[in-house]
Amino acid sequence: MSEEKKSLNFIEQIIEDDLNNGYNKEQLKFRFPPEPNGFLHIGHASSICLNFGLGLKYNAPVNLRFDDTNPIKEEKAYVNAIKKDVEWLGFKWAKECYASDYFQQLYDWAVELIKQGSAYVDSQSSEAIAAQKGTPTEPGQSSPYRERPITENLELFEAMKNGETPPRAHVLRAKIDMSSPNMLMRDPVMYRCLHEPHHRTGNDWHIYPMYDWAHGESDFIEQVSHSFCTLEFQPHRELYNWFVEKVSHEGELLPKQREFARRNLSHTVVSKRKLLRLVEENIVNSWDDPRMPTISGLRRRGFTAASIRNFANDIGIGKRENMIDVSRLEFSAREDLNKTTPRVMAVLNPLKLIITNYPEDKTEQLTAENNPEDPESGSRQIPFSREIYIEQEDFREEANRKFFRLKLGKEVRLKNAYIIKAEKAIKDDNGNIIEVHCTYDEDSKSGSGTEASKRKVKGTLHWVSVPHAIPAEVRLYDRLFTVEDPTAHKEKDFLDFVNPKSLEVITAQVEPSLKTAKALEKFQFQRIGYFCVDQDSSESNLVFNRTVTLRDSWKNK
RNA sequence: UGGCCUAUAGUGUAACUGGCAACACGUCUGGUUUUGGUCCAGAAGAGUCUAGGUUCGAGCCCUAGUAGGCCAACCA
Repeated sequence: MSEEKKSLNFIEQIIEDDLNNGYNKEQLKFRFPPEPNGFLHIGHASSICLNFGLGLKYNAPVNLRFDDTNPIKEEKAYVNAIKKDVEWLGFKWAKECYASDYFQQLYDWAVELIKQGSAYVDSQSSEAIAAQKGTPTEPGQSSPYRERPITENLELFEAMKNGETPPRAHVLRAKIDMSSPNMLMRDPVMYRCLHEPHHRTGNDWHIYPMYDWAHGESDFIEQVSHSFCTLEFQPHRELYNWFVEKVSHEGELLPKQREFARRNLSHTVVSKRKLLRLVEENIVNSWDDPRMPTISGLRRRGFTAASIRNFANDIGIGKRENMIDVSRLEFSAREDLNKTTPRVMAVLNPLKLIITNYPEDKTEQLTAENNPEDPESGSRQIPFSREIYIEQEDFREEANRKFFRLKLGKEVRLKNAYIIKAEKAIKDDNGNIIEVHCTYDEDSKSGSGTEASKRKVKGTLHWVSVPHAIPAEVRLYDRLFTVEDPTAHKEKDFLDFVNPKSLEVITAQVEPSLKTAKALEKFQFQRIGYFCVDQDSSESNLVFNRTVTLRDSWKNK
């Protein structure tokens, strides 16, 4: 009954404080503002869950706004991929917006700033402007064009807009303070001239606004109340406020920018630039390669939207540097998959086992539970016969008593089937075990209720009947990098740390019920891990991706 | 010769206006189990970067250090 009183993170605290200090709940509005220059990754998932989560919590609208002010790097294809990812994560945006929707308004406001004497056209090179900018510890110097007459600025700016000036010949700069301790306040560039077509406005514009000029104004136009971004934008806040104040009037709601720490995930990189390199240099096959920490890669790998949302919510939000271990993400995957995934049997590294006292031409249908975590999931029939595959690592000629599997002279249960005893190991000329002969206890059939069926044995193995088994390609994925933070070494390139074994492809033998499994369907291969049918899969060539292994408290001992 | 931000178990977050540091993951025990999974029970693990100060009392407030991060794209 009583709502559990969960502690607020600092972002929620800010909102609560604002609500207590004059904001109306109806004024709350948020936005998620990706630049369409790459695919969304797990770091963005945190931001998405933060903003849309806030929208849900306060019943406030959340816009999806594409920050498309740089036509050189942005593409329509990315817009579509981003929309798909946000939807897949389970969120609905109030409005689909684009910074490019506001190009005309931004231009009109820029003209106003020029008229006020708050902006001027600078005709120096990029290098000259940079040189005059000073350093964090030394003040900058004024551009020789800083005092250009307003009428001249107006004329030039219009010429720039009309494409009558060469690309990059001029820029429009805000006139603020060349000696500010904040480098961003030293007359920042508002517009640059680019004769490049834009994915939405085509060739309409020859000047494009810079991030600082476009972002806050877009928030203001949409009447976003809280604009959340990552920590590196903190110094931009002063500029953000300066621009918004310039175009707003007394009594209007001004958006406020607040910053949170980006989430870093261990054993991977969370930067669009670096992910792009992985794709371009063919370290991975695509943006949605299951090894990529992109939303699309995680989806293909078999992560559920719920597991990603839970992960984002559980790790929370903060302001300090952080490195979250991938094992935390893997936990979220197992937690969700355990409850929702049907169990099946698949043998990754097959070893043939022959039950010598089982009739040669006999096949039985045995009953197997689909998911012990979900009573509603029912059961299915699986074929059993004289020859079955078991996992190579499940048999040893000799082993200590900690080995709860099959060894010569000892018994073990075949899941959903019979208790067997290993009698003999058949080897090839090199001494490799190629076949195991064993006998079964006919009275021990699972679920038969006999005394023999209730006997306790050391272990239970999964298996697949040889004549009924279906071969399947299984892609075993591992972490993409061998170290926690591949970017931590200044002397080395992060690609030096790529894990050469991040992908291993094998042919497994799986139970026949999997024959019709469709792309994105998820299963637990019992005793092994969670697997997801890849988009490359077909009935004649099944392909599974390993999402994550089962937790294994034995392996490390 | 600067400005801004941050500092709590191995990791990530908590601790409402100051009241003997909590939760999750991980680790370790034990139990249940036809998955060495799940589930259940329990344990270890920080005295909150350091030094001062205010206070009856400070992780929370103040001061000074220290450490880390960010800031000099016509990128976002």
